[in-house]
Amino acid sequence: MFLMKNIRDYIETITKVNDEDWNLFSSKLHKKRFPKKSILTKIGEVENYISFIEEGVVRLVIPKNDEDEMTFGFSFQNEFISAYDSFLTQTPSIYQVETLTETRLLSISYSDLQKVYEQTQIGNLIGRLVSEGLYLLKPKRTYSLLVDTAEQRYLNLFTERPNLIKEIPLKYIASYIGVTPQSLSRIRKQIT
Amino acid sequence: MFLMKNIRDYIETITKVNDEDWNLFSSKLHKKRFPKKSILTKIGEVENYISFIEEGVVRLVIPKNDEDEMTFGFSFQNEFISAYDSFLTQTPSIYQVETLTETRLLSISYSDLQKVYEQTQIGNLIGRLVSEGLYLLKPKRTYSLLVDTAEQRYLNLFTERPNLIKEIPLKYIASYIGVTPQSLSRIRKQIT
DNA sequence: TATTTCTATTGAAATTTGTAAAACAAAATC
DNA sequence: GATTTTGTTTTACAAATTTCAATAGAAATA
Repeated sequence: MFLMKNIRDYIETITKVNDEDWNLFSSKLHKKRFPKKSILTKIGEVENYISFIEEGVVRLVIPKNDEDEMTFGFSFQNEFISAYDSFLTQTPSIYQVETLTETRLLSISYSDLQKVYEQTQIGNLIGRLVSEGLYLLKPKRTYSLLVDTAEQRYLNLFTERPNLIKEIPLKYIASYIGVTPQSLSRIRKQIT
Repeated sequence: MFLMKNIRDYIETITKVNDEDWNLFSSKLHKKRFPKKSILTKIGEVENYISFIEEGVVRLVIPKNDEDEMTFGFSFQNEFISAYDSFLTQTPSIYQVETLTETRLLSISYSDLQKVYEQTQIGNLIGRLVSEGLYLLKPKRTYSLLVDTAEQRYLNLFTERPNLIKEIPLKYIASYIGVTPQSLSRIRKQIT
């Protein structure tokens, strides 16, 4: 159970969990391992899992025009990942979830999570706090897309995740920032 | 208590609430009324309320350059409104909450809401579901800012809220869409 | 290793969007 | 109702970004 340490730490930054509740929750977690470029959830599929990233980088991909795609979001080590809208509503996902690097996950299924909500003292509390935590990530992105220039968005990402630029292709970063790879190349040139 | 009907209906679309829990919750709700252009929460203030909009249109405003501002979001009748990040974290808000039309709210304070979480059976369940509901509103906006053109965003808003264009100044819609009023004017011209 | 595929960069032209200034329309205020 | 303020549209021009095309480099694969 050593690998469970991170996720318990993560949850216990939010609230204390007694051992009985923890045992029920952790018995529902499944360890999974994926090579890079694995598709975790396809467009049109209903998301069945919410997963804690033990290691790796995951991206959310959304189609644009027939040929193009956009990077809707990234998730990193010690964060939760899911096509969360699809998971919550149990309706088909409008984006794809895929790994960019080799990835280790701890996953819980929708039905198992409902059991945790029903059968533990703190299920709904944790559910609320995780949902609130995921909520808090969103406005920053919207804000940045509205008020920052592409250059500022690149610098923000570079500051927050200095390693990311080395780990994954720049074209994904370009589509996350909301510009073409050519534009990002020019932005990078101007910075140095 | 007639005015409480909408909000109970809203919450009961999510989950059944017994009368005892409902009485505790609704006893914490305060009716408020604001004329248009009222500031509900200032930048730098800690948000103390989450409110259900009985009637009206509210916008979230974020400063851009010294002079400019952007419309970060709108909220409408029968939706919850708050500087929700500030409310959750109890840290200063980075945006302002203001009414665009005359507005009627049912508000609950942070400390009262914590009591509801602690003292009712379904407090955390409702908290989770409301938070999830607010979460679900966010990705659509991010998606739209990434993959849609300004024209498509205008048409989307026009489809979803046909009355909004009549109720509030176009300049706010322009800044919500992410363009200048002049650009929106060109877009509107091209459509007709 | 050689070959193929994917990724990053650069240049020039075309398009989109923003800026600034002005005129006009609508709404609010006296 | 007249005046003032606020909001909308239009124009010409500037700036930023995309598109298209070509090339070089890096990574993956046989």
